[in-house]
Amino acid sequence: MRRKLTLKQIAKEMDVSISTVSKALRDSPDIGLDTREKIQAFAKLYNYKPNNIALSLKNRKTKNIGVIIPEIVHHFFTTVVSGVEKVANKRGYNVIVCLSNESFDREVINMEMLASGSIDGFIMSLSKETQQKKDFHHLREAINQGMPLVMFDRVAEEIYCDKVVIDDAQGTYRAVNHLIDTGCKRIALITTTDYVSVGKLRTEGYLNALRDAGMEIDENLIVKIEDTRECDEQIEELFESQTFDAVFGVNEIYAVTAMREAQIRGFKIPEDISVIGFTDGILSKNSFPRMSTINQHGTQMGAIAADMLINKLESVDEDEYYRTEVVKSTLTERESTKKKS
Amino acid sequence: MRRKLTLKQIAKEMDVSISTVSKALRDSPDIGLDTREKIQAFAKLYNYKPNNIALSLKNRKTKNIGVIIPEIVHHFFTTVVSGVEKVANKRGYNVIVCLSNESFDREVINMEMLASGSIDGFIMSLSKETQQKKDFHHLREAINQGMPLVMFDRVAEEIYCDKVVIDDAQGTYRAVNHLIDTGCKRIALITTTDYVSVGKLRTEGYLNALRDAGMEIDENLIVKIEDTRECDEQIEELFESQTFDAVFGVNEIYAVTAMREAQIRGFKIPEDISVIGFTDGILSKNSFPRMSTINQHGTQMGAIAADMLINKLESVDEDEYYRTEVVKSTLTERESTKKKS
DNA sequence: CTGAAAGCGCTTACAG
DNA sequence: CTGAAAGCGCTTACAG
Repeated sequence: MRRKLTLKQIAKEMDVSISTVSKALRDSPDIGLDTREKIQAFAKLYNYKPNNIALSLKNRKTKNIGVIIPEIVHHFFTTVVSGVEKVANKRGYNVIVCLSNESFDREVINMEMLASGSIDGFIMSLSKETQQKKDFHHLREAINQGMPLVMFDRVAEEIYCDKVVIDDAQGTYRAVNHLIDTGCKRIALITTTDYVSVGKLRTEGYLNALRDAGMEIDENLIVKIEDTRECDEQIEELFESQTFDAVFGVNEIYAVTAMREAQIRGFKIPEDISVIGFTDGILSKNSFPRMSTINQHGTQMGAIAADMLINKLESVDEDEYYRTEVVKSTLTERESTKKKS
Repeated sequence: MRRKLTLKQIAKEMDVSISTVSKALRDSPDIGLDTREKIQAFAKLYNYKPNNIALSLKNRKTKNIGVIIPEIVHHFFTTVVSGVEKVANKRGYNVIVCLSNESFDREVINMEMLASGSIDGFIMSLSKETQQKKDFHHLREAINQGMPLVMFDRVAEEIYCDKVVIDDAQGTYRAVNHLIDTGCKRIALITTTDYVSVGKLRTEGYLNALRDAGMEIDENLIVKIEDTRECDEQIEELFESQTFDAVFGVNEIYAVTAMREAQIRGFKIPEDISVIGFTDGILSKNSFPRMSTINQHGTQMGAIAADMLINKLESVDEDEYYRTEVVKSTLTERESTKKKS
């Protein structure tokens, strides 16, 4: 096992000073052409790679960006990470992914860990618990330390920073409208509790769509799920106690679960019951029938977030000007919705 | 924006030397109790956190581990990462995730980037392209530099390092046997091309199961998919040209696609056609009917990989002894298979 | 054209 | 009990 080659070793080997080697490798005109070439050849031969850690310490920047997401086993977040990766890599940055597992404490710990020198800036989406507690001191601290932060999807209004979100309310509005246009009369909503920011917005979109269409709002058709692990029972109960001809699910799992529950009870989709879910992921594409969805464009959100962050990192002037970019969702019609005849 | 606090600043503030501050903060008995307490109080008050980068440079270890996976938008890899995260965090390590996007070049670039000081060791699964090319120089290089490496799932026999795999052939064998026990006579196989190591092993398991049961092997029932994006057409063609009463899919997507194709053609599952998939992910749990699968225990694989790596990192003696841990897959029976009457 | 020195933020063996 | 010095691997302003 040979240790990694350092400038010092090269210097010794070639009998010059460390500074000369350093400059030669950066192709500085300071150094005579022939020494430069000799050193470069040597470095290449022995596959010299500068030590990132030393560079980070010297330059006070790491070229790493930290991403904190609530869960990685969740298709949407995964698409966002892949968008971040793509542009980060292209612009010469590495991505460090940490998971909060929906826990406030883990979120704080991860942020502190990363903030202690490992990264140049954050991209993150809040954990459920953080949204519930409304305790954002760790975000403030990061910002105060001069660490740029961009939030996506689950954001906090209270924090001033760049953000990228989707038109949750409007997207839902359009989807519910699509159901109405298609002839549905009683539209059930399966959503999250209100403290999840996006759940709340989507619920609003649903309510507005019904109101604008002059349809009555039946609270019995709205089920708010606290814990996804219990969504099966709550959805079963909805089917047990109510009748309706359409379901809007605030995420894939809810929508697909509703679809299965309907099929178990012998309903035909979309003839008897139409279904739309928010977030276009693998479940929607691979369900039977394939499910109509609101496409959340996670990769694009990630790409935008990364660009925003890197732009801020590389901008010279320190403007305290924050943007929030809203990505437009789109409706993908597949087989779970159809004009009722 | 206040800059991060450093030892130097504390030293100046408190009118002592940097070394004294350093030692006081590590609670060294070298330093007088009262100075120690005073310094600690000050550090706490101003929320001092040592700079990770400086520590890394000094200690020649980063407490970061690098994970390279082919794709993040893939449930199995995602579960592995979450397993790695869990034990890494518990043992005081951070996780840097990079994606190869199934590309050899990206894999090499990412490895070189990470190997230049950012991490202490690798956990990785090979990209398809790498498996095809059989070019593993970048792995050798990492190992030669003294960078421990543990491979999982898509591993290379040619490389000597710790590995964690699943009993691909045996797991498939058991699953196909389950289909046979259950009364299936003609079992189709949807698999990948042979250069994908796990695909090949699973195909072997299938062949062995049929042979051991004295059943004839019909090449027409075996479809090898090169590119997942084209799996729809190839599976459609299988249904078009052949008759069979069971399908084994080498991954979730293939199995679930087969299931949908069957349902479109009016087959009942499992009455007319039984289906099993390898890898127990969200698709299987949320399909209709819920799909029987071979559970690949990704989280556990990730946890084992992380433990192996960290053990190696923290062991004093440099034994050149490599283990390959094989995780036992388990069959989860759900609704897509049933004893034929 | 080349090199010695200072410094990024930390630790630790060694003097005093 | 406290501090000056050397060093981790690099860069860069400054002498010569």
